Amino acid sequence: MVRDDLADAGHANFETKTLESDDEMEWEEVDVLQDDPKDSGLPTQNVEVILEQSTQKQKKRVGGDPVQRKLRLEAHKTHTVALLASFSLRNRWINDPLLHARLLSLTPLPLQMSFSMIHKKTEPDASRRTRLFQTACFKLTEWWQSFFHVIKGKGMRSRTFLEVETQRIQNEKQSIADLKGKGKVRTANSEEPPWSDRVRSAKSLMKHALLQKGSADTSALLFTALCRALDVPARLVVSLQSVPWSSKSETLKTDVGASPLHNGGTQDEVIVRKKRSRPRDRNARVVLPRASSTEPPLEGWPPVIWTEVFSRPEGRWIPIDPIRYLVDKKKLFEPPANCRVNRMMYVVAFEEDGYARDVTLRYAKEFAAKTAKARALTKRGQSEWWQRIISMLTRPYRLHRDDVEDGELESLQYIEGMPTSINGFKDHPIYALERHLRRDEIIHPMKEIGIFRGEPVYSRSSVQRVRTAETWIREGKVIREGQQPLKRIVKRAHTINRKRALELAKTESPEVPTLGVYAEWQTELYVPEPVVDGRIPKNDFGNINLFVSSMLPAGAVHLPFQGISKVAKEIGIDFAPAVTGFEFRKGHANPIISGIVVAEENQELIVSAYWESVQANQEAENLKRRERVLRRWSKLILGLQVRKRLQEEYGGSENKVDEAETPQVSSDTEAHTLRDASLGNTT
DNA sequence: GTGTTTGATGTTCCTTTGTAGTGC
DNA sequence: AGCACTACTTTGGAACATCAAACA
Repeated sequence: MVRDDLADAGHANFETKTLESDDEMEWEEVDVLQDDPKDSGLPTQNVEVILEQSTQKQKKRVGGDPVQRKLRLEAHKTHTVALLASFSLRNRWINDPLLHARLLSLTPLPLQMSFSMIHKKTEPDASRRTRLFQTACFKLTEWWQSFFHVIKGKGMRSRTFLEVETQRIQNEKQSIADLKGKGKVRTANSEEPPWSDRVRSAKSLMKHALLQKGSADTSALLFTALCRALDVPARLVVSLQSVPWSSKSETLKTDVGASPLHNGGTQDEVIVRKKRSRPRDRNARVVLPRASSTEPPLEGWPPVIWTEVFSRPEGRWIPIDPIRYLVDKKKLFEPPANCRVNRMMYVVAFEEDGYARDVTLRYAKEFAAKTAKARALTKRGQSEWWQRIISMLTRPYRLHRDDVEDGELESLQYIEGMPTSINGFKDHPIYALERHLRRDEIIHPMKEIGIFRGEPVYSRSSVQRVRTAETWIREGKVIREGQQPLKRIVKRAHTINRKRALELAKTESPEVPTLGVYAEWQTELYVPEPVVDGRIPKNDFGNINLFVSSMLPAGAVHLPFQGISKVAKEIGIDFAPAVTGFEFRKGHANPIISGIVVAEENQELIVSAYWESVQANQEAENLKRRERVLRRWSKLILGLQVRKRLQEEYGGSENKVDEAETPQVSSDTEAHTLRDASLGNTT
């Protein structure tokens, strides 16, 4: 699955590249044509191209560009997966025994002792053990602060899509320049980025441990390794700094075609020329607010990587940030919402055994209202994509502590409280507002659980999907007797016939026809009429509806074999073609018929007859093929005989030409014939 | 500055049982 | 004759999502 995703992502990347280059080429073409239309002598076709381009340009100027949006989303996903892989690897590195040994050798013995001391045998009181453990954590953290020198201004940080793009194009240019200039030497480009330590293996980590300095990220990696070395279960917790996909979070602005003076006027902004070679981007400018992009993560701010240690006496995970001297302060790990260098979207905890868990809920204060919305969304606000990704790293079996943690995280959702904005209620897992209800949703029961700006707030669990009776039967359900529709919706027509009927109705009465819709609890399972005397109940079309398996009548069986209806007809037993769905083509709904439904007692009879007919068909087919093959063979042999005779009678001394001459039967046909013959022989 | 509304545009979902003509 | 296959009459249209700009 991972490979799939990566492949997808790679594909997307490739696509965009080709798209881009296509764009470029087309643009160049336009320019040439505009400059000198008569030159090439190509008439109307090119004019069309120009028109196409101009409309595209207009589309791009107004609103979001769908290609761009898809690209962003793909980039976000790919980046997230790549980050996960990267940290999965780092999580393995920090298990290195040699690294553990090195770290232990550098750790003062009393500190080591303070952890190993805590044991049920030596200290039977759980609350005392808890306190001892906390104290040990504090001590270790304190020591780490003096031991490890954190180099300021280094470390992973979030960058927006545009920043990355700009960087990428710059790099490309640089590498091209390098190639042109010095040939193979590419020192400038292959240098590590200024914001990160170069950590390539457990060995580099060891080096940093010995030097006792490095970025905040390296510090976190080493601290986690140390905890593991001390036999304290420790997780490497990472807040993945994926490229944001939403252009809303892109605090940068691109003004295509805006006047430079207009943008340049404000003093607080640094104007960066977008590095693009395309002519249309000549006026494109990127406006970067000064405070953000150039500055590294600020001192005293939440880290991107930190450690969670497992407190055995309490049975829970405790976050530790040694740089800020924080133990068990989970509320202080979320960066402010407007922070551009550190965005909390996915917080993943990697455990010693290599598995990982999503622990975002523990740290994000407004998870449902805000954090979850920054993630890659798929359908109906559900980020199932992420579920799929994280499930690949999830431990296949569950530990007791997993259950405990899930309970904790779930309860956190409820503690989160109401969103602070109207938008926060949209797709919120716990709360709902009436204004955000979809066409096919209702609130039942209408129990207010709060008020937000004068609007009643309801529980998400009381939001129910409603459907028409017609739609419910597709699920094999019917409306219970005496149930009244909860809501009425405007009728819509989707096939030509229905549309005509609707038009007709409109001319007769001016009022809009509506349909009643019902909730699931108003329905019951549809029980079809049973089979009586081998007779299958049929609908007006002579079929039987079998949208779900529960719609099969008692005493009947479904035989989903192609062409079986013919056999049933020949035998003369009662049957009904099974309609399992509909297919929409050319404004018509066509039933999808898969096999037939017959009475149970006829099953054996018809199935054996069916197999017989299938076999008979196969035999007939084989016979036909055999005949065909034999015909071809006789034709070939006859041809050869004729040829031989002709050569004997008239060929004379020209016999030598034979070899050069191609035979009358082409080699292609021959091959076919031979293959057919062999097939014919085997059957 | 934040959050909301509004308008424009793109995307997705919902839909839910033909017929005449041709060729084998 | 009877069956299978195909083209044509077209299939949107509203809800929803997203974005930028205006506004409170």
